[in-house]
Amino acid sequence: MTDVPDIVVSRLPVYLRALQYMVINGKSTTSSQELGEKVGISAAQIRKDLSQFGEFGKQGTGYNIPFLIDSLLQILKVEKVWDVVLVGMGELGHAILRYQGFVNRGFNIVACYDSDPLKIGTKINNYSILDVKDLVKDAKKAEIKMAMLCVPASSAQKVTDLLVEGGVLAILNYAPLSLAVPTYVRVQYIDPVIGLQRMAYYLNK
Amino acid sequence: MTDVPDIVVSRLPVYLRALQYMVINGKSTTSSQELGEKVGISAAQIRKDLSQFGEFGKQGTGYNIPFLIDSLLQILKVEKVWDVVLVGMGELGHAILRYQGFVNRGFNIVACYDSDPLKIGTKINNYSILDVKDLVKDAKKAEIKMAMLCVPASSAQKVTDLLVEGGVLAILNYAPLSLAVPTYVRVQYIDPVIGLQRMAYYLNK
DNA sequence: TAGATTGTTAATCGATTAACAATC
DNA sequence: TAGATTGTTAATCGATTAACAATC
Repeated sequence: MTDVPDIVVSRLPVYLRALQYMVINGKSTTSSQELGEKVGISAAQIRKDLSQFGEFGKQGTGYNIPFLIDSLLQILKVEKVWDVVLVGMGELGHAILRYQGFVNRGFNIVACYDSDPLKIGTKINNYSILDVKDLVKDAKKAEIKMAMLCVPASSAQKVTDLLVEGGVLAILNYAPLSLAVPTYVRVQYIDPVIGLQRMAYYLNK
Repeated sequence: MTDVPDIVVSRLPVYLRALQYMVINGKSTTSSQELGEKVGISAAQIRKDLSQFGEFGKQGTGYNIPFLIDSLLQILKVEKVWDVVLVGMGELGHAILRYQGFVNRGFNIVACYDSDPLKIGTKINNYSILDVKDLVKDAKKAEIKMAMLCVPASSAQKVTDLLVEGGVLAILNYAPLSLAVPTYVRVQYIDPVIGLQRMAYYLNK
């Protein structure tokens, strides 16, 4: 289990999501072949990926889905729920807060922040919008490790620096720019336009 | 220009975004070194990527930013605006419709659809919510090539099939599951939980 | 037992990096 | 001219695939 490539790690949540979907549909067993077809990845790749972490299947019969799900939850460390803070309560921040499809997948928003005095103190969905000035202090105190960043591009780096100062180690960044962080901090980027532009390349004008 | 690897294509929008940000900050020239630091990619990689499409720099002085931006817009085919349809007007669909940071990056939402009779016909931001029953017909007629999919997981595959039938070739999928599409159709996935789970792997419990 | 499917090894394939001549 | 930086080549590195013995 020494130093699994990140590209392998990046596929595990996709496997997990497909397996959980299978359970909902009443399946209890699958094969690397079948799972591969669902997620668009080769069967050999799936077996190779899983083999990084142990042996989860049986020759001849494949994988017990609940067992594999449980194993993946453990590997990804999402068998319990992580506390996450949300920074930036614009249109997008609001939508994320109201969405709440996170908890049963391992994450719970515990607080939300903004810098706008008109927003601070107002309530959304049982959350009081807090002052970003308290972010560092609060994050340290509650030992928050994860954050979602929904502020405008113009203040994203500044807020990122605060998150890092507060001890946050993983940032889901919705602001449309690349962030500078220390090597020990992870960032995942969500910019729908990047995806659209990437696909536009393949279209004919 | 024969068959550029998709991994190269996937980085171009990131370069573009960083370059456009530089322009806003009044810069007119950059180097592969400087751009690389901004986006967290090696200088050699950037030069190699760009070399797939031509020569855009000058030895000794680097790249003229407006020229490189223009070149990337052409390469990615986003120098004009693509019409996009939005399907699924729940919480998320609403937020996307209200957001509208798409147009100046190459995309414009031209219509939105839902299947809920209570929603069909209502207005949001000058958009009338249309009946998903008309999706195939409308998409064909308007020659829509791109769609954003914000329906629940349970109906995502069904709606995807409609999009494909309507001639859509690129789908930005917000539903938390893998979609089955013909090989000539592209899908980009946006599931924040996948990003969070991927980062959770590296955290200590 | 026969068929199915795993986990793993070796081979192949592709992507990244280092280095440098060319040249602005 | 000297310094800087490109575009490109070759070397390195890493990821994917094919194949198969093991075994349920």
